[in-house]
Amino acid sequence: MPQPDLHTLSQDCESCPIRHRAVCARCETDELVRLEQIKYYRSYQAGQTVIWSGDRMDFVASVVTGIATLTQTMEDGRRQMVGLLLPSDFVGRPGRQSAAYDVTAATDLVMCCFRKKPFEELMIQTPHIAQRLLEMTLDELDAAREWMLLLGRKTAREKIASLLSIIARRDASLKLRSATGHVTFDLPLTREEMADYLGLTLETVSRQMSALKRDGVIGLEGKRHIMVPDFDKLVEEAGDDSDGGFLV
Amino acid sequence: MPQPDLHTLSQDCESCPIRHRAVCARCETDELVRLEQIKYYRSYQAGQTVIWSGDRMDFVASVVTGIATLTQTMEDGRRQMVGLLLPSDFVGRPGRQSAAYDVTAATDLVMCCFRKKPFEELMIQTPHIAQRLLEMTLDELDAAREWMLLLGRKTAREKIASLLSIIARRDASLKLRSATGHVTFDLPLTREEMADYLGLTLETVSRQMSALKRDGVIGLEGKRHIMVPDFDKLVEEAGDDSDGGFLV
DNA sequence: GCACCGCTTTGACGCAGATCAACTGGATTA
DNA sequence: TAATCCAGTTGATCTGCGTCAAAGCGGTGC
Repeated sequence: MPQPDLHTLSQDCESCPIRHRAVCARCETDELVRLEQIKYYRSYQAGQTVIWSGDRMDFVASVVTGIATLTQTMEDGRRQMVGLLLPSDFVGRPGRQSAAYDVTAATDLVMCCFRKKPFEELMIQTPHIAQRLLEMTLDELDAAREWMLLLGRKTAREKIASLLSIIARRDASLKLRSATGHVTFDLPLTREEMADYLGLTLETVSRQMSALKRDGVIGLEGKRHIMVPDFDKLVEEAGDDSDGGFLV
Repeated sequence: MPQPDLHTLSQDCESCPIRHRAVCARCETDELVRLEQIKYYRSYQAGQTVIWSGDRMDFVASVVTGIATLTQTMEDGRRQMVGLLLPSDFVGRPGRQSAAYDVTAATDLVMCCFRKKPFEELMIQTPHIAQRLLEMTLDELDAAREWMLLLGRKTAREKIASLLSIIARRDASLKLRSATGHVTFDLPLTREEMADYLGLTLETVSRQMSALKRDGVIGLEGKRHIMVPDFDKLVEEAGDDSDGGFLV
Protein backbone atom coordinates (compact mmCIF):
# COMPACT_ATOMS: atom_id res chain seq x y z
CA MET A 1 0.00 0.00 0.00
CA PRO A 2 1.33 3.47 -0.83
CA GLN A 3 2.30 5.51 2.17
CA PRO A 4 1.70 9.19 1.47
CA ASP A 5 4.39 11.42 2.88
CA LEU A 6 3.43 14.57 1.11
CA HIS A 7 4.47 17.14 3.66
CA THR A 8 8.18 16.53 3.13
CA LEU A 9 7.90 16.93 -0.61
CA SER A 10 8.41 19.85 -2.87
CA GLN A 11 5.16 20.80 -4.53
CA ASP A 12 6.82 23.40 -6.67
CA CYS A 13 7.88 22.27 -10.14
CA GLU A 14 10.41 25.08 -10.52
CA SER A 15 12.49 23.74 -7.62
CA CYS A 16 11.99 20.09 -8.51
CA PRO A 17 15.22 18.07 -8.74
CA ILE A 18 14.15 16.50 -12.04
CA ARG A 19 12.67 19.63 -13.56
CA HIS A 20 15.05 19.65 -16.51
CA ARG A 21 15.34 15.93 -17.25
CA ALA A 22 11.83 14.52 -16.83
CA VAL A 23 8.88 14.48 -19.18
CA CYS A 24 8.21 18.10 -18.21
CA ALA A 25 11.73 19.26 -19.18
CA ARG A 26 10.64 21.26 -22.21
CA CYS A 27 7.58 22.82 -20.65
CA GLU A 28 7.17 26.60 -20.39
CA THR A 29 5.99 28.14 -17.16
CA ASP A 30 2.34 28.21 -18.23
CA GLU A 31 2.48 24.56 -19.21
CA LEU A 32 3.98 23.71 -15.83
CA VAL A 33 1.06 25.41 -14.15
CA ARG A 34 -1.32 23.08 -15.93
CA LEU A 35 0.78 20.06 -15.04
CA GLU A 36 0.86 21.15 -11.42
CA GLN A 37 -2.93 21.07 -11.35
CA ILE A 38 -3.04 17.36 -12.16
CA LYS A 39 -0.03 16.12 -10.28
CA TYR A 40 0.36 14.52 -6.87
CA TYR A 41 3.21 12.78 -5.09
CA ARG A 42 3.40 9.24 -3.83
CA SER A 43 6.04 7.56 -1.70
CA TYR A 44 6.87 3.89 -1.45
CA GLN A 45 9.21 2.01 0.81
CA ALA A 46 11.97 -0.18 -0.58
CA GLY A 47 10.45 -3.49 -1.58
CA GLN A 48 6.90 -2.24 -1.99
CA THR A 49 5.02 -3.00 -5.16
CA VAL A 50 3.87 0.11 -6.97
CA ILE A 51 1.57 -1.76 -9.34
CA TRP A 52 1.04 -5.29 -10.57
CA SER A 53 1.08 -6.26 -14.22
CA GLY A 54 -2.47 -6.29 -15.54
CA ASP A 55 -3.82 -3.94 -12.88
CA ARG A 56 -5.78 -0.93 -13.91
CA MET A 57 -3.49 2.12 -13.97
CA ASP A 58 -5.11 5.52 -13.82
CA PHE A 59 -1.93 7.57 -13.66
CA VAL A 60 1.40 8.02 -15.35
CA ALA A 61 4.39 9.23 -13.36
CA SER A 62 7.97 10.41 -13.15
CA VAL A 63 10.44 8.95 -10.68
CA VAL A 64 11.56 11.87 -8.50
CA THR A 65 13.93 10.12 -6.11
CA GLY A 66 14.85 6.48 -5.63
CA ILE A 67 14.82 3.57 -8.02
CA ALA A 68 12.01 1.45 -9.40
CA THR A 69 12.11 -1.72 -11.46
CA LEU A 70 9.88 -3.17 -14.18
CA THR A 71 9.74 -6.96 -14.25
CA GLN A 72 7.97 -9.65 -16.21
CA THR A 73 7.14 -13.01 -14.68
CA MET A 74 6.39 -16.28 -16.45
CA GLU A 75 3.75 -18.67 -15.17
CA ASP A 76 6.33 -20.94 -13.56
CA GLY A 77 7.96 -18.04 -11.74
CA ARG A 78 10.93 -17.23 -13.95
CA ARG A 79 11.49 -13.49 -13.72
CA GLN A 80 13.18 -11.00 -15.99
CA MET A 81 13.67 -7.35 -15.20
CA VAL A 82 12.88 -5.26 -18.27
CA GLY A 83 13.31 -1.75 -16.92
CA LEU A 84 15.38 0.02 -14.29
CA LEU A 85 13.91 3.43 -13.57
CA LEU A 86 16.03 6.19 -12.10
CA PRO A 87 15.08 9.73 -11.14
CA SER A 88 13.42 11.54 -14.08
CA ASP A 89 12.42 8.28 -15.81
CA PHE A 90 8.82 7.90 -16.88
CA VAL A 91 6.37 5.19 -15.79
CA GLY A 92 3.25 4.17 -17.65
CA ARG A 93 1.97 4.51 -21.16
CA PRO A 94 -0.50 7.14 -22.30
CA GLY A 95 -3.42 5.47 -24.00
CA ARG A 96 -3.05 2.20 -22.13
CA GLN A 97 -5.46 1.35 -19.35
CA SER A 98 -3.58 -1.36 -17.49
CA ALA A 99 0.02 -1.94 -16.44
CA ALA A 100 2.08 -4.19 -18.70
CA TYR A 101 4.73 -5.00 -16.08
CA ASP A 102 5.15 -5.30 -12.35
CA VAL A 103 6.54 -2.03 -10.99
CA THR A 104 8.47 -2.31 -7.72
CA ALA A 105 10.33 0.15 -5.51
CA ALA A 106 13.94 -1.08 -5.35
CA THR A 107 14.82 1.66 -2.89
CA ASP A 108 12.62 4.15 -1.07
CA LEU A 109 10.86 5.88 -3.88
CA VAL A 110 9.02 9.11 -4.57
CA MET A 111 6.99 9.47 -7.72
CA CYS A 112 5.33 12.50 -9.25
CA CYS A 113 2.05 11.15 -10.59
CA PHE A 114 -0.25 12.69 -13.17
CA ARG A 115 -3.85 11.64 -13.51
CA LYS A 116 -3.90 9.82 -16.81
CA LYS A 117 -6.95 11.29 -18.49
CA PRO A 118 -6.00 14.96 -18.06
CA PHE A 119 -2.37 14.14 -18.84
CA GLU A 120 -3.43 12.66 -22.17
CA GLU A 121 -5.46 15.75 -22.96
CA LEU A 122 -2.58 17.99 -22.02
CA MET A 123 -0.31 15.94 -24.29
CA ILE A 124 -2.51 16.71 -27.27
CA GLN A 125 -2.60 20.41 -26.47
CA THR A 126 1.03 20.99 -25.56
CA PRO A 127 3.47 19.43 -28.01
CA HIS A 128 6.39 20.00 -25.63
CA ILE A 129 5.29 17.11 -23.47
CA ALA A 130 4.84 14.71 -26.36
CA GLN A 131 8.14 15.79 -27.87
CA ARG A 132 10.01 15.11 -24.67
CA LEU A 133 8.22 11.82 -24.14
CA LEU A 134 9.19 10.70 -27.64
CA GLU A 135 12.81 11.57 -26.97
CA MET A 136 12.78 9.70 -23.67
CA THR A 137 11.09 6.68 -25.23
CA LEU A 138 13.66 6.55 -28.01
CA ASP A 139 16.41 6.66 -25.37
CA GLU A 140 14.75 3.81 -23.51
CA LEU A 141 14.50 1.81 -26.72
CA ASP A 142 18.22 2.27 -27.29
CA ALA A 143 18.91 1.17 -23.73
CA ALA A 144 16.65 -1.86 -24.21
CA ARG A 145 18.60 -2.84 -27.32
CA GLU A 146 21.90 -2.54 -25.50
CA TRP A 147 20.36 -4.71 -22.80
CA MET A 148 19.32 -7.28 -25.44
CA LEU A 149 22.94 -7.62 -26.54
CA LEU A 150 23.89 -8.16 -22.92
CA LEU A 151 21.22 -10.82 -22.36
CA GLY A 152 21.78 -12.65 -25.61
CA ARG A 153 25.54 -12.66 -26.02
CA LYS A 154 27.53 -11.63 -22.97
CA THR A 155 29.18 -13.96 -20.45
CA ALA A 156 28.22 -13.79 -16.78
CA ARG A 157 31.35 -11.81 -15.96
CA GLU A 158 30.68 -9.33 -18.77
CA LYS A 159 27.08 -8.99 -17.64
CA ILE A 160 28.10 -8.06 -14.10
CA ALA A 161 30.73 -5.60 -15.32
CA SER A 162 28.17 -4.07 -17.69
CA LEU A 163 25.58 -3.61 -14.98
CA LEU A 164 28.10 -2.06 -12.60
CA SER A 165 29.29 0.38 -15.24
CA ILE A 166 25.72 1.31 -16.19
CA ILE A 167 24.84 2.05 -12.58
CA ALA A 168 28.10 3.94 -12.05
CA ARG A 169 27.43 6.07 -15.13
CA ARG A 170 23.86 6.89 -14.28
CA ASP A 171 24.80 7.60 -10.69
CA ALA A 172 27.58 9.93 -11.84
CA SER A 173 25.27 11.70 -14.28
CA LEU A 174 22.72 12.33 -11.52
CA LYS A 175 25.50 13.93 -9.51
CA LEU A 176 26.51 15.89 -12.61
CA ARG A 177 29.89 14.20 -12.71
CA SER A 178 31.36 11.89 -15.30
CA ALA A 179 32.48 8.35 -14.60
CA THR A 180 36.25 8.16 -15.00
CA GLY A 181 39.24 7.01 -12.97
CA HIS A 182 38.36 6.13 -9.39
CA VAL A 183 34.62 5.75 -8.92
CA THR A 184 32.48 4.90 -5.93
CA PHE A 185 28.79 4.18 -5.63
CA ASP A 186 26.08 2.22 -3.85
CA LEU A 187 24.35 -0.73 -5.46
CA PRO A 188 20.62 -0.11 -5.36
CA LEU A 189 19.85 -3.77 -6.10
CA THR A 190 20.06 -7.02 -4.16
CA ARG A 191 21.93 -9.94 -5.70
CA GLU A 192 18.61 -11.43 -6.69
CA GLU A 193 17.50 -8.23 -8.43
CA MET A 194 20.84 -8.08 -10.21
CA ALA A 195 20.23 -11.66 -11.35
CA ASP A 196 16.78 -10.71 -12.63
CA TYR A 197 18.31 -7.84 -14.53
CA LEU A 198 21.04 -9.97 -16.08
CA GLY A 199 19.24 -13.22 -16.83
CA LEU A 200 21.39 -15.13 -14.32
CA THR A 201 20.88 -16.85 -10.97
CA LEU A 202 21.79 -15.06 -7.77
CA GLU A 203 24.53 -17.63 -7.08
CA THR A 204 26.24 -16.82 -10.36
CA VAL A 205 25.98 -13.11 -9.61
CA SER A 206 27.58 -13.65 -6.24
CA ARG A 207 30.39 -15.77 -7.68
CA GLN A 208 31.20 -13.27 -10.40
CA MET A 209 31.15 -10.38 -7.96
CA SER A 210 33.68 -12.29 -5.85
CA ALA A 211 35.76 -12.99 -8.96
CA LEU A 212 35.83 -9.31 -9.97
CA LYS A 213 36.82 -8.43 -6.42
CA ARG A 214 39.54 -11.11 -6.37
CA ASP A 215 40.89 -9.73 -9.65
CA GLY A 216 40.99 -6.19 -8.30
CA VAL A 217 38.46 -4.81 -10.79
CA ILE A 218 36.17 -3.74 -7.96
CA GLY A 219 36.34 -3.38 -4.19
CA LEU A 220 33.47 -4.15 -1.83
CA GLU A 221 32.69 -2.42 1.44
CA GLY A 222 29.78 -4.26 2.99
CA LYS A 223 27.54 -5.83 0.38
CA ARG A 224 26.34 -2.73 -1.32
CA HIS A 225 29.10 -0.15 -1.52
CA ILE A 226 31.27 -0.56 -4.62
CA MET A 227 34.67 1.00 -5.22
CA VAL A 228 36.09 0.96 -8.72
CA PRO A 229 39.79 1.86 -8.79
CA ASP A 230 39.90 2.18 -12.60
CA PHE A 231 36.63 2.73 -14.41
CA ASP A 232 38.14 2.05 -17.86
CA LYS A 233 39.17 -1.39 -16.64
CA LEU A 234 35.60 -2.12 -15.62
CA VAL A 235 34.27 -0.98 -19.00
CA GLU A 236 36.81 -3.20 -20.69
CA GLU A 237 35.55 -6.17 -18.66
CA ALA A 238 32.04 -5.34 -19.87
CA GLY A 239 33.08 -6.16 -23.43
CA ASP A 240 31.54 -3.02 -24.87
CA ASP A 241 32.93 -1.16 -27.82
CA SER A 242 35.40 1.41 -26.66
CA ASP A 243 32.98 4.28 -27.37
CA GLY A 244 31.07 3.18 -24.29
CA GLY A 245 27.60 4.61 -24.63
CA PHE A 246 27.95 8.39 -24.69
CA LEU A 247 24.64 8.42 -26.52
CA VAL A 248 22.75 8.94 -23.28
CA MET B 1 25.14 -0.62 -52.97
CA PRO B 2 21.46 0.24 -53.27
CA GLN B 3 19.87 -0.74 -56.54
CA PRO B 4 17.21 1.78 -57.49
CA ASP B 5 14.17 0.19 -59.01
CA LEU B 6 11.92 3.17 -58.91
CA HIS B 7 9.81 2.50 -61.98
CA THR B 8 8.02 -0.48 -60.47
CA LEU B 9 7.08 1.44 -57.34
CA SER B 10 4.02 3.31 -56.35
CA GLN B 11 4.80 6.98 -55.92
CA ASP B 12 1.34 7.74 -54.68
CA CYS B 13 0.87 7.73 -50.92
CA GLU B 14 -2.87 7.21 -51.15
CA SER B 15 -2.42 3.82 -52.80
CA CYS B 16 0.56 2.82 -50.67
CA PRO B 17 0.23 -0.58 -48.99
CA ILE B 18 1.39 0.78 -45.64
CA ARG B 19 -0.55 4.03 -45.81
CA HIS B 20 -2.57 3.31 -42.68
CA ARG B 21 0.03 1.60 -40.49
CA ALA B 22 3.27 3.53 -41.06
CA VAL B 23 4.52 6.76 -39.54
CA CYS B 24 2.26 8.63 -41.96
CA ALA B 25 -0.88 6.79 -40.83
CA ARG B 26 -2.47 9.78 -39.12
CA CYS B 27 -1.60 12.33 -41.78
CA GLU B 28 -4.27 14.33 -43.56
CA THR B 29 -4.12 14.74 -47.32
CA ASP B 30 -2.29 18.08 -47.13
CA GLU B 31 0.31 16.61 -44.81
CA LEU B 32 0.82 13.71 -47.19
CA VAL B 33 1.52 16.16 -49.96
CA ARG B 34 4.36 17.63 -47.96
CA LEU B 35 5.71 14.18 -47.14
CA GLU B 36 5.57 13.24 -50.79
CA GLN B 37 7.84 16.15 -51.60
CA ILE B 38 10.66 14.79 -49.44
CA LYS B 39 10.29 11.09 -50.02
CA TYR B 40 12.05 8.71 -52.38
CA TYR B 41 12.13 4.93 -52.69
CA ARG B 42 15.07 2.61 -52.40
CA SER B 43 15.30 -1.10 -53.08
CA TYR B 44 17.76 -3.60 -51.71
CA GLN B 45 18.36 -7.23 -52.51
CA ALA B 46 18.18 -9.89 -49.82
CA GLY B 47 21.46 -9.89 -47.95
CA GLN B 48 22.44 -6.33 -48.82
CA THR B 49 23.46 -3.96 -46.07
CA VAL B 50 21.29 -0.87 -45.90
CA ILE B 51 23.62 0.98 -43.53
CA TRP B 52 26.46 0.20 -41.15
CA SER B 53 26.42 1.15 -37.51
CA GLY B 54 28.22 4.44 -37.04
CA ASP B 55 27.71 5.59 -40.62
CA ARG B 56 26.25 8.96 -41.29
CA MET B 57 22.53 8.62 -41.96
CA ASP B 58 20.81 11.44 -43.76
CA PHE B 59 17.39 9.85 -44.03
CA VAL B 60 14.76 8.10 -42.01
CA ALA B 61 12.48 5.54 -43.64
CA SER B 62 9.53 3.20 -43.55
CA VAL B 63 9.76 -0.40 -44.67
CA VAL B 64 7.27 -0.74 -47.55
CA THR B 65 7.77 -4.39 -48.51
CA GLY B 66 10.20 -7.05 -47.32
CA ILE B 67 12.01 -7.45 -44.04
CA ALA B 68 15.02 -5.70 -42.55
CA THR B 69 17.03 -6.48 -39.44
CA LEU B 70 18.89 -4.36 -36.90
CA THR B 71 21.95 -6.01 -35.40
CA GLN B 72 24.68 -5.12 -32.95
CA THR B 73 28.13 -6.66 -33.19
CA MET B 74 30.77 -6.93 -30.48
CA GLU B 75 34.46 -6.47 -31.25
CA ASP B 76 35.10 -10.20 -31.27
CA GLY B 77 32.24 -10.83 -33.69
CA ARG B 78 29.44 -11.93 -31.39
CA ARG B 79 26.21 -10.69 -32.95
CA GLN B 80 22.77 -9.96 -31.52
CA MET B 81 19.78 -8.94 -33.56
CA VAL B 82 17.95 -6.11 -31.79
CA GLY B 83 15.22 -5.31 -34.29
CA LEU B 84 13.16 -7.13 -36.90
CA LEU B 85 11.48 -4.63 -39.19
CA LEU B 86 8.38 -5.57 -41.14
CA PRO B 87 6.35 -3.52 -43.59
CA SER B 88 5.28 -0.20 -42.01
CA ASP B 89 8.07 -0.28 -39.39
CA PHE B 90 10.22 2.80 -39.04
CA VAL B 91 14.01 3.00 -39.47
CA GLY B 92 16.23 5.70 -38.04
CA ARG B 93 15.96 8.25 -35.31
CA PRO B 94 15.07 11.88 -35.84
CA GLY B 95 17.73 14.07 -34.26
CA ARG B 96 20.49 11.49 -34.58
CA GLN B 97 23.12 11.93 -37.26
CA SER B 98 24.58 8.42 -37.46
CA ALA B 99 23.17 4.90 -37.43
CA ALA B 100 23.28 3.09 -34.09
CA TYR B 101 22.93 -0.41 -35.56
CA ASP B 102 23.69 -2.34 -38.72
CA VAL B 103 20.60 -2.42 -40.91
CA THR B 104 20.39 -5.35 -43.34
CA ALA B 105 17.84 -6.51 -45.88
CA ALA B 106 16.75 -10.01 -44.79
CA THR B 107 14.59 -10.36 -47.89
CA ASP B 108 14.29 -8.17 -50.95
CA LEU B 109 13.35 -4.85 -49.47
CA VAL B 110 11.73 -1.59 -50.50
CA MET B 111 11.96 1.42 -48.25
CA CYS B 112 10.21 4.75 -48.42
CA CYS B 113 12.92 7.21 -47.36
CA PHE B 114 12.49 10.77 -46.14
CA ARG B 115 15.35 13.24 -46.17
CA LYS B 116 16.11 13.69 -42.50
CA LYS B 117 16.37 17.47 -42.20
CA PRO B 118 13.02 18.29 -43.83
CA PHE B 119 11.40 15.34 -42.04
CA GLU B 120 12.47 16.76 -38.71
CA GLU B 121 11.05 20.14 -39.63
CA LEU B 122 7.82 18.56 -40.75
CA MET B 123 7.64 16.69 -37.45
CA ILE B 124 7.67 19.94 -35.53
CA GLN B 125 4.98 21.46 -37.71
CA THR B 126 2.60 18.52 -38.02
CA PRO B 127 1.92 16.82 -34.68
CA HIS B 128 0.26 13.87 -36.45
CA ILE B 129 3.64 12.50 -37.48
CA ALA B 130 5.20 12.87 -34.03
CA GLN B 131 2.09 11.36 -32.40
CA ARG B 132 2.21 8.32 -34.62
CA LEU B 133 5.97 7.94 -34.18
CA LEU B 134 5.55 8.02 -30.40
CA GLU B 135 2.92 5.33 -30.59
CA MET B 136 5.09 3.15 -32.82
CA THR B 137 8.13 3.68 -30.59
CA LEU B 138 6.15 2.66 -27.51
CA ASP B 139 5.05 -0.48 -29.35
CA GLU B 140 8.64 -1.24 -30.23
CA LEU B 141 9.69 -0.74 -26.64
CA ASP B 142 7.05 -3.24 -25.52
CA ALA B 143 8.26 -5.69 -28.14
CA ALA B 144 11.86 -5.16 -27.00
CA ARG B 145 10.86 -5.95 -23.43
CA GLU B 146 9.10 -9.12 -24.48
CA TRP B 147 12.26 -9.99 -26.37
CA MET B 148 14.33 -9.37 -23.23
CA LEU B 149 12.27 -11.95 -21.35
CA LEU B 150 12.91 -14.36 -24.19
CA LEU B 151 16.67 -13.74 -24.22
CA GLY B 152 17.11 -13.79 -20.47
CA ARG B 153 14.87 -16.59 -19.31
CA LYS B 154 13.54 -18.87 -22.02
CA THR B 155 14.95 -22.24 -23.06
CA ALA B 156 16.15 -22.84 -26.61
CA ARG B 157 12.94 -24.68 -27.45
CA GLU B 158 10.78 -21.89 -26.05
CA LYS B 159 12.82 -19.32 -27.93
CA ILE B 160 12.22 -21.06 -31.25
CA ALA B 161 8.52 -21.51 -30.58
CA SER B 162 8.29 -17.85 -29.57
CA LEU B 163 9.99 -16.64 -32.73
CA LEU B 164 7.80 -18.80 -34.94
CA SER B 165 4.64 -17.55 -33.27
CA ILE B 166 5.76 -13.93 -33.53
CA ILE B 167 6.44 -14.29 -37.24
CA ALA B 168 3.18 -16.17 -37.75
CA ARG B 169 1.23 -13.41 -35.97
CA ARG B 170 2.85 -10.55 -37.80
CA ASP B 171 2.48 -12.36 -41.10
CA ALA B 172 -1.20 -12.99 -40.38
CA SER B 173 -1.77 -9.39 -39.38
CA LEU B 174 -0.21 -8.15 -42.63
CA LYS B 175 -2.68 -10.37 -44.47
CA LEU B 176 -5.45 -9.03 -42.23
CA ARG B 177 -6.09 -12.44 -40.77
CA SER B 178 -5.66 -13.71 -37.24
CA ALA B 179 -3.36 -16.55 -36.27
CA THR B 180 -5.49 -19.45 -35.05
CA GLY B 181 -5.86 -23.14 -35.78
CA HIS B 182 -3.94 -24.25 -38.87
CA VAL B 183 -1.37 -21.65 -39.91
CA THR B 184 1.15 -21.54 -42.71
CA PHE B 185 3.92 -19.07 -43.46
CA ASP B 186 7.41 -18.57 -44.86
CA LEU B 187 10.39 -17.98 -42.64
CA PRO B 188 12.10 -14.78 -43.76
CA LEU B 189 15.28 -15.64 -41.86
CA THR B 190 18.14 -18.09 -42.28
CA ARG B 191 19.05 -20.37 -39.37
CA GLU B 192 21.93 -18.07 -38.58
CA GLU B 193 19.67 -15.00 -38.50
CA MET B 194 17.25 -16.87 -36.26
CA ALA B 195 20.20 -17.65 -33.98
CA ASP B 196 21.18 -13.96 -33.91
CA TYR B 197 17.63 -13.07 -33.01
CA LEU B 198 17.41 -15.63 -30.23
CA GLY B 199 20.86 -15.46 -28.67
CA LEU B 200 21.64 -19.05 -29.73
CA THR B 201 23.99 -20.79 -32.16
CA LEU B 202 22.71 -21.86 -35.55
CA GLU B 203 23.31 -25.51 -34.59
CA THR B 204 20.99 -25.21 -31.60
CA VAL B 205 18.37 -23.52 -33.77
CA SER B 206 18.58 -26.36 -36.28
CA ARG B 207 18.35 -29.03 -33.57
CA GLN B 208 15.32 -27.41 -31.92
CA MET B 209 13.57 -26.95 -35.25
CA SER B 210 14.08 -30.66 -35.87
CA ALA B 211 12.79 -31.44 -32.38
CA LEU B 212 9.62 -29.37 -32.86
CA LYS B 213 9.10 -31.10 -36.20
CA ARG B 214 9.67 -34.55 -34.65
CA ASP B 215 7.12 -33.69 -31.95
CA GLY B 216 4.53 -32.60 -34.51
CA VAL B 217 4.38 -28.99 -33.33
CA ILE B 218 5.43 -27.77 -36.78
CA GLY B 219 5.83 -29.20 -40.25
CA LEU B 220 8.59 -28.21 -42.67
CA GLU B 221 8.35 -28.04 -46.44
CA GLY B 222 11.79 -27.23 -47.74
CA LYS B 223 13.82 -25.19 -45.28
CA ARG B 224 11.68 -22.11 -45.16
CA HIS B 225 8.00 -22.98 -45.40
CA ILE B 226 6.44 -23.69 -42.02
CA MET B 227 3.12 -25.40 -41.39
CA VAL B 228 1.61 -25.17 -37.93
CA PRO B 229 -1.26 -27.66 -37.44
CA ASP B 230 -2.36 -26.11 -34.12
CA PHE B 231 -1.30 -22.56 -33.39
CA ASP B 232 -2.33 -22.74 -29.72
CA LYS B 233 0.04 -25.67 -29.26
CA LEU B 234 2.90 -23.59 -30.64
CA VAL B 235 2.06 -20.69 -28.33
CA GLU B 236 2.01 -23.08 -25.40
CA GLU B 237 5.49 -24.29 -26.35
CA ALA B 238 6.62 -20.65 -26.31
CA GLY B 239 5.93 -20.49 -22.59
CA ASP B 240 4.03 -17.22 -22.83
CA ASP B 241 1.16 -16.29 -20.60
CA SER B 242 -2.06 -17.52 -22.12
CA ASP B 243 -3.11 -14.00 -23.18
CA GLY B 244 -0.47 -14.20 -25.88
CA GLY B 245 0.35 -10.63 -26.75
CA PHE B 246 -2.76 -9.10 -28.25
CA LEU B 247 -1.28 -5.74 -27.30
CA VAL B 248 0.14 -5.26 -30.80
C1' DG C 1 26.64 -35.24 -66.34
C1' DC C 2 29.59 -33.49 -62.36
C1' DA C 3 31.77 -30.15 -59.32
C1' DC C 4 31.03 -26.57 -56.43
C1' DC C 5 28.75 -23.50 -53.07
C1' DG C 6 25.88 -21.86 -49.38
C1' DC C 7 22.84 -23.41 -46.16
C1' DT C 8 21.38 -26.93 -43.12
C1' DT C 9 21.51 -31.10 -40.37
C1' DT C 10 23.52 -34.30 -37.25
C1' DG C 11 26.98 -36.27 -34.05
C1' DA C 12 30.54 -36.23 -30.25
C1' DC C 13 32.26 -33.81 -26.63
C1' DG C 14 33.17 -29.94 -23.29
C1' DC C 15 32.07 -26.21 -20.37
C1' DA C 16 29.64 -22.06 -18.37
C1' DG C 17 26.23 -21.42 -15.66
C1' DA C 18 22.15 -23.75 -13.22
C1' DT C 19 20.81 -26.45 -9.35
C1' DC C 20 20.95 -28.16 -4.80
C1' DA C 21 22.82 -27.62 -0.42
C1' DA C 22 25.56 -26.04 3.41
C1' DC C 23 27.40 -22.27 5.71
C1' DT C 24 28.60 -17.14 7.13
C1' DG C 25 27.91 -12.78 9.11
C1' DG C 26 25.44 -8.84 10.41
C1' DA C 27 21.00 -7.09 12.05
C1' DT C 28 16.82 -7.73 14.80
C1' DT C 29 14.31 -9.68 18.49
C1' DA C 30 13.63 -11.90 22.80
C1' DT D 1 23.29 -14.06 25.50
C1' DA D 2 21.26 -16.46 22.52
C1' DA D 3 17.74 -17.23 18.94
C1' DT D 4 16.14 -16.06 14.59
C1' DC D 5 16.30 -14.18 10.18
C1' DC D 6 17.79 -12.86 5.79
C1' DA D 7 21.07 -11.61 2.23
C1' DG D 8 24.99 -13.28 0.65
C1' DT D 9 28.87 -16.67 -0.14
C1' DT D 10 30.85 -20.94 -1.34
C1' DG D 11 31.06 -25.87 -2.68
C1' DA D 12 29.63 -30.10 -5.32
C1' DT D 13 27.33 -31.75 -9.03
C1' DC D 14 24.46 -31.63 -13.14
C1' DT D 15 22.91 -30.22 -17.72
C1' DG D 16 21.59 -27.36 -21.73
C1' DC D 17 23.71 -25.33 -25.01
C1' DG D 18 28.18 -24.18 -27.31
C1' DT D 19 32.03 -25.90 -30.00
C1' DC D 20 34.14 -28.55 -33.36
C1' DA D 21 33.65 -31.60 -37.09
C1' DA D 22 31.56 -34.18 -40.76
C1' DA D 23 28.07 -35.06 -43.89
C1' DG D 24 23.56 -33.98 -46.54
C1' DC D 25 21.07 -31.36 -49.95
C1' DG D 26 19.20 -28.25 -53.30
C1' DG D 27 20.72 -24.84 -56.68
C1' DT D 28 23.97 -22.97 -60.21
C1' DG D 29 27.50 -23.06 -63.56
C1' DC D 30 30.48 -25.54 -66.58
